[in-house]
Amino acid sequence: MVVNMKKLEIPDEIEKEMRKKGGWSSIKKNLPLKEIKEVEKVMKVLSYDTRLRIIYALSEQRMCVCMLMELTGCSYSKCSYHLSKLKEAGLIKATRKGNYLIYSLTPFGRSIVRHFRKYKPEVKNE
Amino acid sequence: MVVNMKKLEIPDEIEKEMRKKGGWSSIKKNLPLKEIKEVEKVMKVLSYDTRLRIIYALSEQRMCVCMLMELTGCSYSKCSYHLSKLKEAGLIKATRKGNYLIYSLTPFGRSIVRHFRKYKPEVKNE
DNA sequence: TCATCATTTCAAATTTTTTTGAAATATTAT
DNA sequence: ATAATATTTCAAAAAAATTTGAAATGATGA
Repeated sequence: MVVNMKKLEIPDEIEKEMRKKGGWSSIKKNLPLKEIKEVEKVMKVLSYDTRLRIIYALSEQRMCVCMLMELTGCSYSKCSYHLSKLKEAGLIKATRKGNYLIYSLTPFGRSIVRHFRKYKPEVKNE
Repeated sequence: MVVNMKKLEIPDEIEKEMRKKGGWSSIKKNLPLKEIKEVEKVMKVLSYDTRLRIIYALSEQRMCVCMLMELTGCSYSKCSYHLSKLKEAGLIKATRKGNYLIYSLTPFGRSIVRHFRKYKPEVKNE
């Protein structure tokens, strides 16, 4: 087969910069693919408005689904869908209280929210 | 119209908890919607494998597109698409060097990557 | 000027994610 | 039991994001 094999032409200037770092192959090898996969999973869940509202809200106060519905403006099933995503990711958990399911952050969720909220993008422009 | 107006039934136990915090209305009012929108934007961009690889790589070394292609296993146009997303979000920038476009992190990008890499989910389970 | 190289852009095809609404569950109250 | 409430689940529809490949762009070198 061997189609598409045109090999990498790295510009000199960059080639040179990389030498100090062990060269291209070393840089390639050091990409933390596993960490990236993990980060991706959490980020995916946290990259949606409704779900962010939910965890921000839960970081203040545990709540039943009907409260989250009102807070997010979602229907039950929609809310439920997003809650399931957050739960899958280990960010929230539910406990039953009579007829209600009360959602709250897990310690993992709590640590993530704390971490992300701390971040303030002061440096936004160049 | 006034359809669907069944109003919130908050379970007593939770109602009580909330009193100390100014009650439901106060909790609702304090959801930082603007912050959430901002966070969402950045998260969306960082919630994709290829793009995470790119910024992790760029945090080590500035690179031209052909290097990123090789690193991510993407075609030019695919790479380009993801680069444009990262650029839009203000995370990376490009400078031309002859025939090459050399991409690197912006200060904003750098601060975000640093921040996110620091995070290690030790508390993952319950 | 013409060809080549590195890259972007565009529109169509594909894939992934979210929304919707109806039906299913589980718990409590009657 | 039966009905009511709070919620989930499911499958189909809709929307959003990604992939693909071909054509465009812009710099360089012959």
